[in-house]
Amino acid sequence: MTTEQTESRPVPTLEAVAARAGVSRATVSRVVNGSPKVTAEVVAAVTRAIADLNYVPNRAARSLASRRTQVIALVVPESTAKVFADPFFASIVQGVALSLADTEYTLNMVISSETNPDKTRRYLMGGNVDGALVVSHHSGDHSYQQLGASLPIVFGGRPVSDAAADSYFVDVDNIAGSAGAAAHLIERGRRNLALITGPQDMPAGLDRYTGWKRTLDEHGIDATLVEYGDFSPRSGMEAMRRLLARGRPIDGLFAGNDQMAAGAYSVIHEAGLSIPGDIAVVGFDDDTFGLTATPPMTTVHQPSIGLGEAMARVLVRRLAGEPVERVTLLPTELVVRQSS
Amino acid sequence: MTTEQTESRPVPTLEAVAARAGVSRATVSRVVNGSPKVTAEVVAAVTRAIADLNYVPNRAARSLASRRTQVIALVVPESTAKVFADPFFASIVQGVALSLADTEYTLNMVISSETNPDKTRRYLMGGNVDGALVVSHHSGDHSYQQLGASLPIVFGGRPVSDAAADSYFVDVDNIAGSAGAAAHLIERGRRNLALITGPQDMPAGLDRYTGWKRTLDEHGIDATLVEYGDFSPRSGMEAMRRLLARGRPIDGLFAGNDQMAAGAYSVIHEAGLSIPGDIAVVGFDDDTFGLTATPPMTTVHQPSIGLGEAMARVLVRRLAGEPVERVTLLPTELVVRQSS
DNA sequence: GTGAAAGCGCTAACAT
DNA sequence: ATGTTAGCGCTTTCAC
Repeated sequence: MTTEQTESRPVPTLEAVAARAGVSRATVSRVVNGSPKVTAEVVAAVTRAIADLNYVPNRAARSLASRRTQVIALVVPESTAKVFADPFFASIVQGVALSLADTEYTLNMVISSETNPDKTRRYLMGGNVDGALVVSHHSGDHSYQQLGASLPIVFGGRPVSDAAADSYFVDVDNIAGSAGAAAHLIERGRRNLALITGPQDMPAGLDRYTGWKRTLDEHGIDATLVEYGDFSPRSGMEAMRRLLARGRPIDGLFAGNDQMAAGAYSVIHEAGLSIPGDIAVVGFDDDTFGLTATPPMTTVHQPSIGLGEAMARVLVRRLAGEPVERVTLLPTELVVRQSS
Repeated sequence: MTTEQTESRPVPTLEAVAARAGVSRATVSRVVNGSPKVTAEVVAAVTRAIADLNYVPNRAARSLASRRTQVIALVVPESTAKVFADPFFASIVQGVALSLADTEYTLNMVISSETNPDKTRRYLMGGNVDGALVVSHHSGDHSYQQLGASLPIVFGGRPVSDAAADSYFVDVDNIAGSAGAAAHLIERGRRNLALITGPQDMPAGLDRYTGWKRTLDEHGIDATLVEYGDFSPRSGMEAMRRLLARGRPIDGLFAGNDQMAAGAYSVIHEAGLSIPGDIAVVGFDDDTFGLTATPPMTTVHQPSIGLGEAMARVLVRRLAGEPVERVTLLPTELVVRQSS
């Protein structure tokens, strides 16, 4: 029943370093924290002592005394965690983690259960973290919005409502991205264009529809061949079936993400149609679904790792007191492969 | 330059709760920690005070006083982080996070850079975490092995060398899984079997080869049609090309993971061969690559989320001082779809 | 530039 | 069953 005792080499304290270096604890603290007003000699002595003793500062003590935790929370709604398989999300985590690895901050992954959101809220508000990163996947759920008043928060994905205009967020420029996809299909000579878009209560779904619609309108092309999915491959299959069932000619398809496009692929193939011969297909995300599809998918690349990196960067700068823009929009890029 | 000041409602301390409830701080501490020896009335009073004040314990102070951090580190080698796109790994993180969400432990994601592994080592040894979870993807890199002597660690994936026999680890039963895949192809009447396996310096690659070889030998089937990949789709493509180039008949293929199998798919199709008509294909992992492939892939399902959960569970139990088996092998399951 | 001293908010003996 | 009393290891005024 006893907790494992595994301490081999006792962890030295700042006091031990001070003794060894022949200075006070205050001085060691200054050296550790890179204070400028310490003699070079003393710095050297302390540094040596630290190395000799293999000293590592105790975070808890440091945090307690300085009232800073050096911890950044990455909040992931449980529902998002459940679809963690989405490469887009995994990349964000990766970007955040890599970006934070270069800082003094530690990354705390928090799964906020939908059934008990207060647990997370309390944790965040309990002075346990210096700031938080909130990702809600393709949704713009800013239910943690209110916390923004008492804790620096940076959101991944723009908020659904504009009421949240005072929040900080990083997002991909979805409108420009889908507009580019539409323009590409048009350039390819396709005129009977169909769209499988995501839920219209999610910014990503909404914005990608907007960019598409806008571009088709500009070219005087009909934009009513639209079906909705939920970003999953299965929903893409179903949407494609509905699209074909309408009986109208289709020679170009844009899907709100690669997963849905991949789903559409199988239905198109089942129907005996070819890609891009009969239907040119463009996806969005540039994830592994598009890359491994047959034929390789033309898609709108979004910097998902960059998104995570940007979120972390923005938060760290906020925490450093530097001025930061509230909105950071990352550019997309059309990756032309063989499906269009 | 000043750090953001965002405190709205000052965070109450234990002392404030004690005052409000009319008891000592020690009693409040007991209630907070669920000590059994406190009168029901007092518990009620303190609980009320806590609710009224919206009190949240300060982790740093608690940790400093109790010498426990309530933090578990999830260590991810940078190289693994870079291939975060691998759904297998993302699932492990998910499993760990979900599993830990039900405990008092906090999850700390640590990216250990290969260039500066000491930073991670120091962090782990600095008394900043109560235990660590180390995943090295399909590799059995136990370079943190030594730390196991001074910090409770649970590894994901079995160690490469048996020298690490005293470490705790959780793994998938790769041998049984690949043996099942081989048996399945044989049952399907296939006799000209080929294998695309992973690197033989990684346990996952090694064990999956072992199970395959063993089964083929038992059936007196030639097991020399083997090529190696690195678990990436691209390497699967290349391996498949080499396999076909040998000019020997192939009617059954087993790949070390779905990603390589997906790569093989495209080469098989390019060659004008059909799946499973000409070549029956079985993958391993049961990730989205296999699910979205055309035709849907028969594959060996491995409980990747379960792996993460098991790792967390084993560590938490170790930390609780409960006896735990050093080796936890999770069963796999053959998922028969349309590629075989 | 450096040291002394006073906590940061909590837990854990020890008393009672 | 509850209160008293020391710290946990560090930062941070404030003197010197």
